[in-house]
This record gives sequence, structure tokens and C-alpha cells, in this order.
Amino acid sequence: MAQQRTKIKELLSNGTEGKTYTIKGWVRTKRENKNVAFIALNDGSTIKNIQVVADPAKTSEEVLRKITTGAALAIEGTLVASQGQGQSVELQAHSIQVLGEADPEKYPLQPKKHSLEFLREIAHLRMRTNTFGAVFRMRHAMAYAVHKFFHEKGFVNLHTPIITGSDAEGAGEMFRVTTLDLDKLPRTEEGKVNFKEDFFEKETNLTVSGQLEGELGALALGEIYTFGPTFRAENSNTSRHLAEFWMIEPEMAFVELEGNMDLAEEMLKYLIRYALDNCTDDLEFLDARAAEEEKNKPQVERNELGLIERLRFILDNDFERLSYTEAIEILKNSKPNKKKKFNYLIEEWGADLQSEHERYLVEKHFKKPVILFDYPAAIKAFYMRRNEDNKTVRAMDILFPGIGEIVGGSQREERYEELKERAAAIDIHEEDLWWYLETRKFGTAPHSGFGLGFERLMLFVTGMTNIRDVIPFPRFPGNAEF
RNA sequence: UCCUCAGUAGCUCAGCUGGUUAGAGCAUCUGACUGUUAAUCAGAGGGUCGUUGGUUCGAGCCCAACCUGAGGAGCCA
Repeated sequence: MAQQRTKIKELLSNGTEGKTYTIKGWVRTKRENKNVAFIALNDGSTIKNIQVVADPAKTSEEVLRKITTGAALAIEGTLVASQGQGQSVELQAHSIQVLGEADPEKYPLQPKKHSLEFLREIAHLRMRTNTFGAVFRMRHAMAYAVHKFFHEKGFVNLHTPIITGSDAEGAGEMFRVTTLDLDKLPRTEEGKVNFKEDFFEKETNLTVSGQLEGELGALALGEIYTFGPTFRAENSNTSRHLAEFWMIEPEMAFVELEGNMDLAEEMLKYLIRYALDNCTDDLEFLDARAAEEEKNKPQVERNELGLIERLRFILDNDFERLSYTEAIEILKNSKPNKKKKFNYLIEEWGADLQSEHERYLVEKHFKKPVILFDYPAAIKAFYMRRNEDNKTVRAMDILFPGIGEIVGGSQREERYEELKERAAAIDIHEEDLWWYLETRKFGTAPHSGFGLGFERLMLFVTGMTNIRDVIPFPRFPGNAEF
């Protein structure tokens, strides 16, 4: 078996009939009788299996017995036209080597449908299934497409820190980073923990956003983006939140809110087009899978469009852009509001929108992605650019059907005095954020950016419905297994 | 964190009004079958009914607490 292995994807698309190949992979199923054995082998390079045909007369009984679902095999054989129906070519095995057995009594993945909940509990093995193989191949394709998109547009990939010393953004609970001995914490004279003795000689946490550092980059390099892990210690138990997730945060100098919205829409469409163009096999599988799931849902909850149709729909339609104020008007006059069907009724300007309101706008009223902008300052972050009306800020959220908020961004407050004032109003001390404020002192300029939740994009693109199923090893309250 | 629902074989589930020895499909194993497609047919093995406590002559079923999971809400990406 000196020959180099050929990946199954390559073999199926470019293999030459009559030639000898070596393939390596894992058994999905084996079917056999006295005269012939069929092995469906998968190596992860594609969702497709190759059918290996083995002659029981030429294969030892011991080897044949060890070929069970999950076993790793190395096979040398000749690629031939298939005599059966389901595939055009198959590999006629000359020799089969069992690299690793998988005890069929104990191996949890058997050739049958498993629930996603069960597979989540065996995340170390779930990537061997069709569904998760497809999802994680697509996750790679999307990550690659993100870098490709920004590279082509001349953005610089800026690596912002994962450990941060500023608790300033106030974007929720953070994970503490420390090397202090928790059993013997050093104390100050007032009895508080003395962080002067900690590794960084100050309190440090895992980042909740690379935005503030990203802005520093944009105000030097022009256009930057970050793409890295982000951490929130919120006690969130939903199908849309993770404690550790990946976020893409572009930041552009000399760009105002409209350009920001343009970039976000262009990017989302680019990524979705990339999926349609490059992940055909996996998408077709996931499309069929989602259609199967739909059948089990009551009529009212079913999607009007299938997965691939939904992706095409995004490409063919402009996102609906409307101000918060316009959205409130629509919601105020909507049927569910008038008939008091909303749990939270919309009565006046200034109310924060609930999930049910966002869903109504996206799924019922406009039936396409919606970009909401110019929100009340009171419900948005301190760093967002204040409008001339003095009550709204240049914020924008992109809402997607079935997912909700996929992008959140804004034009940033570039005026020193205004920014300082707004930071102080929510008790952020100047000495903690001096470096951020200084960019407004020296050569400040209008600039904008947003954050795109990578896993939320993955939900949309794969048709999966739980965010824990689009990241290989999900982190959420009470769970850091694997 | 809150609300709702669920936890029975490896997996997905049924289990009547509380009543004798807890069932099915798939998976696994054995046998049969000359090319199968999650093969088919026949048979077999497989259970601390989430945990703890309670009610009762008797609990898979009723009650309580806890644990785990799902859906929804909040926080947000």
C-alpha cells in the first residue's frame, strides 16, 4: 500500500476508470452476502460516500468481520463503472486494511437517524455524520469567504486582543482571566482582592468585542476587520446564544451609516452567494434535511421557501431599510398590536423592540431582511454617533427571518466632547478609556462599523435551528465538555 | 434567570383510571439470500422506568425537591 491516498472527493470527480487507487476513510454501512460485500466509505472530503466492492473469497474472514460502521479502513482497488443503480463508479477492492476497529455494540453512531440532541452529547463523534460533516465543511467555506471578501475590498485583518483590561464597553458579563490562587487571594488593606499581584497587575477579562481596538486600527489603516472568538458570561439559555462565539467586526474610516449598511448588505450577499456557488453537495443535503424537518411541523410554522430558495431570495432582493421611528409606526398600526396579540404592546416612541416585534417586521410585514436604523439613544451604546435631533443615534441592526439580529452596528461618535460626555453618563471613567478617547483628539474622522455573528450566519446558511449545532464544540452555561 | 414541556432498551418512542412477568420500530448479534443502496427475510439478546424522598396494600403512572434536555422570553452577535 505504498500508493498515496486519494481523497474520495477527488476520486469521484476526477477518477479514471481502470486505474488503481488507495483510499482511506470510515465505514458508514456494510451490506454483504455470500458472494459480495458492499462498503460505503466516507473520508470527510465530501458528503458523498464511495461504494467499495469486496469479494468475500479474496478477503479474509477476520478483516470482513472487523468492517463495521465507524471502522477506519485503508483500501487499494480499481475504479470501475458500477453495476448497480445508486452510483456511477465504485472501487473494486484488491486489499483492505483495518486501521481502527469500532465495536458495533458500543459505537454510538449506527446507520439510522439520530436526534440532534443526542448527537450534541457526543460532539466528539457527531462530525462523522452527514449533517454535521456538511455543516462544518460549510463553516470552513464561510470563514474562507469572509477573509476573501475583505481581502478583495482592501480591508486589513486586524488581530485584536482576546484578553482585555478594559471593562468599559459594558457589553454584558465577562469571564475573568487571572493567575491568582483562588484559595489564597491577596487582599488590599480594605479587604478587596489585590489585582496588583495578578499577572497583568490589573483586572483582566476575555474580550466581549474587538470593536474599540478595531476603531483604533480603522483610524490608521483606513479599513480593517476582525474575525475572532468572543466571550460573554451571560446566563443565556437559548438557541441563538453561546458563551464563546465568533464575530466578524469591520470598521471603516471616512464612512457614515449609509456606507456601513451598504457594506453589511454586500457582505451578507457575497457570503450567501459563495455558499450557493461552492457548497452545492452539502447544501443539497441540508436542504433535503430541512424539508424533512418541516414536514413534522404544524402548517403555520412551516417555511414558505426551502433552504436553497431562501438563500436565492436573499440575493435577489434588496434589504428593507427603515428608521426606528418608521418601524414603530408600522408596529403601532399592526394587527397584532391592535388586537393586543403582542405580549408587549407598542404604545409610544422610545420602546425597545422585542423579539416578537422584530419577527413581525421581518417575517410578516416585509418578508425579507430588514435594516433598522436611527434608534433612540437611550436604548443604544454610548459610542454611537448622535443625530442632530439629539434623541436618536446612528445605529443599525440587520434582522433576518428565523434568526433575528444577525448584525449590529453604528456610525461611531467621533466628536471628543460628545463622546466623553456620553461615557461619563454611564459611569465610564476617562482613565480607563483614555486611549479610545485620544483617537478623537488626534485626527478624528467619521467612521463606522458593525459586528456580524458568525454562528448566526451559519444558522441561516445551513438551515440549522440551534446555534449549538453550527459550532463544533459549543460553550454555554453548565457546559464546557470536549 | 423566568415560563412551558419532556426524561422508559444503544437510539426514537408507546405504556389505558395506580394493579400480576414493562412493549414497538430502528440499531446490535446469529442464520438465510448471486449486485446491495439506511438491503431484505427469520430468530435472539438487551431495562436500577433521570435522582432522592413521600403517598398507597400496591407507583413507570400520583406528590415534592433536585438533575438533565428541548421550546419560548430576557441579555445580545
